[in-house]
Amino acid sequence: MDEEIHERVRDTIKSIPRGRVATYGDVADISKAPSPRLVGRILQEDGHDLPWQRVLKADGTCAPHLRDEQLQLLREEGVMSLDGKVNLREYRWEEARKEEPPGLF
DNA sequence: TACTTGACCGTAA
DNA sequence: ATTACGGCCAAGT
Repeated sequence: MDEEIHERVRDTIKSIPRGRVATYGDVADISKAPSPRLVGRILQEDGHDLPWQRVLKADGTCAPHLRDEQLQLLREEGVMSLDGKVNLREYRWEEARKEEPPGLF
């Protein structure tokens, strides 16, 4: 059922290491969720006990209503942001990186 | 049943 | 930088 997706998404987010971040798309991809939007919705409903601050949008920004608190939490674990944006090339979770489509280059 | 909304993504102008 | 559009999937109205 989609309950399984729900748990896989939570599980994936729980496994993001401290000091690293992943995008909604990464989490959706790794947890085999059908779309990134579902990840956002699961976080809204069941994300209170997860390291939700490590999940960012694809361009390295946060959801608008969380921006300040999220950036502060990230800063406490060593993730620096510039003008409200995190440099994904520096902080993106390695497990998420390998989900990128092969055959480039 | 149909339409709207959301912690989204990618592309285009 | 911003807006707009299509795609995505589940929940709310």
